Amino acid sequence: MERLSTYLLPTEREAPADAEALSHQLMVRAGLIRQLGAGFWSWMPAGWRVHQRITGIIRNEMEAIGAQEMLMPVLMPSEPWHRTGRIGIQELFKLNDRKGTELVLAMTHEEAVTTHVAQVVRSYRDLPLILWHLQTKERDEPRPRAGVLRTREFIMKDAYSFDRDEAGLEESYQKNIIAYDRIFDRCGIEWYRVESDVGMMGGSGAHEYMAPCAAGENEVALAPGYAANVEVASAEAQHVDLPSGSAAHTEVATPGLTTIEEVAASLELPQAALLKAWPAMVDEQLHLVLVRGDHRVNEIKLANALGGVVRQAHAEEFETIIGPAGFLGPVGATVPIVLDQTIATDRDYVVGGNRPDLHLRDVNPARDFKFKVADVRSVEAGDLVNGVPITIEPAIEVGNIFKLGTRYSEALGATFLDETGKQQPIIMGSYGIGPARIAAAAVEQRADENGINWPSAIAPWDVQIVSIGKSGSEELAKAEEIGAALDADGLAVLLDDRDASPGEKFADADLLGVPVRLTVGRKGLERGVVELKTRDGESVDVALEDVASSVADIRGEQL
RNA sequence: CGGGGUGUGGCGCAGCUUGGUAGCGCGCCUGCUUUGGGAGCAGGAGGUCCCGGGUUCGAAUCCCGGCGCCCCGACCA
Repeated sequence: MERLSTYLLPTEREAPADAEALSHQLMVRAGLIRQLGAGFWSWMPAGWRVHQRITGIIRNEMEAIGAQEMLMPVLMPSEPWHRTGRIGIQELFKLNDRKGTELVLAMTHEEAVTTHVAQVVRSYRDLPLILWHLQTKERDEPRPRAGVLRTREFIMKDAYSFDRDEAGLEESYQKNIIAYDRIFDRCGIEWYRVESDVGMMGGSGAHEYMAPCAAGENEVALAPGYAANVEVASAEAQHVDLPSGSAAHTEVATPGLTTIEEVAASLELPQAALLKAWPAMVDEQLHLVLVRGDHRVNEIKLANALGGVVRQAHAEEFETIIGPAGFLGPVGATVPIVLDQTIATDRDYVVGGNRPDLHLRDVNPARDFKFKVADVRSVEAGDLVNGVPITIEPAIEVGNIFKLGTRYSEALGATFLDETGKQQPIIMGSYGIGPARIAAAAVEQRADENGINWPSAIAPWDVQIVSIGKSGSEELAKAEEIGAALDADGLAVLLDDRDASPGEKFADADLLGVPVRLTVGRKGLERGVVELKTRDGESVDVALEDVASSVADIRGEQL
């Protein structure tokens, strides 16, 4: 049992003026975290209790799937990072020791764990393996933000699977899905497992675990039975009626009209009747990407569709080859054209004329230019999946799982001998969870105007006892007695034994968000009762002899 | 990396325009009173006004340079 009179819980009435996100404000106000610099946060004693409970759940579930916990250093030689090519990552902290040897601060531990596996795994008999640890990660983030949501140093649970073939990887992947689903359920947050981008890692599949909330940095497209990061989401576009059957396209003067909005307004057409031309460099090769006027190009989907590195082309790279910015179009363009699959190739559209102040109307893709079709647009709220409109919500990424393949094992020589004596690269997967983000997500999702409302499993304490009465009073003695009894029952108990006013104690209790509150005061004791209140419910009087069983009942409902 | 903002006791802020030796609320300490939703009275402690340079008799305030922090966007293996 902890006593607030001697516990370091620095609560504040007002949030730091520059704190924007709700979780940032409340976690600071409740005395859980304190800032040391941009992206550097300390966990105060009560906050660390939350973190510890989250990592306890993680450990429990990782053990349940047979994963083996270990510990690898943060500071490590740079050599394996050169071998995997990740030494060039901007976010990687690099430094030199006194001899001038280059070292790095690990941002994840693929290089470290794969180096070990390369040394000690020789045979197919040594596989499969799932290794994991809880360790600090260092990342030179360009913009840390929102308290512990995006920091330059944080603790991550990272696991790595090692298998002999794709079927083994699939099995390891499924095991981790089982563990992850249970971890996020037990932590009491709302979450989705969504399809995500495999990106430059080139793996064969990836999912992210997303906790929806206002402070989220990611966007998730949702429909019944469907959840995907908007980076990769695919959906049926909202229908628009478009003309067809023109004999040929015609020129239309559009002086000074360089945006879709301006051209559509001027011609009194919906934006969807225009084609937006987006000049792209794909592996430094100029392309022209066309999406419907009311849509946006999705660079990640474009890169995935074309299999190259994508960036928007600069004006000087396309102006002499295609036409002036604001009037780009496909007709007469001599570069490869990518047509978003939403565009009806047999309909007539308005496009840029590739000359200043000129657009073309009644342009029919099938008739007027050559193209390749691909799904390269970002989905919009209201698009359809299985006939149902999608919504798009902000969310925090609290975990990710990734089929890595052989990228690291090949670079670092992690191989095994199969039954025929043939050397094969190990097939890897990686699996991450940010405990701090789980805590922040729980705050974001469940807080009310009075403060935090922790899910039972990750609350800093199970029960907070508020004693109305100063030191030496009968009320405090009784509160101590009740606290000791609950403590003996295995509950984590916080006793507010401070010589403060009742109002202040209640306000601090609401702010801290412990799920069950017991109030021990003279009024109640005269009737032989204490008040039991859940953080988000009404209070009830409980006879002194029934306190333990009542608390147990409520915790049974909460868990 | 672009854009915007901000830096004054622990927290929130005023003072800066028009230079004159720093103030308010909360918190903190002591005493007395008070105890079921952020108590009252009295007394008190605590500030290199982010840093460096300049102007001036005199700088929190004006000028120059730097740094920190926050927000939006880009980025986020």
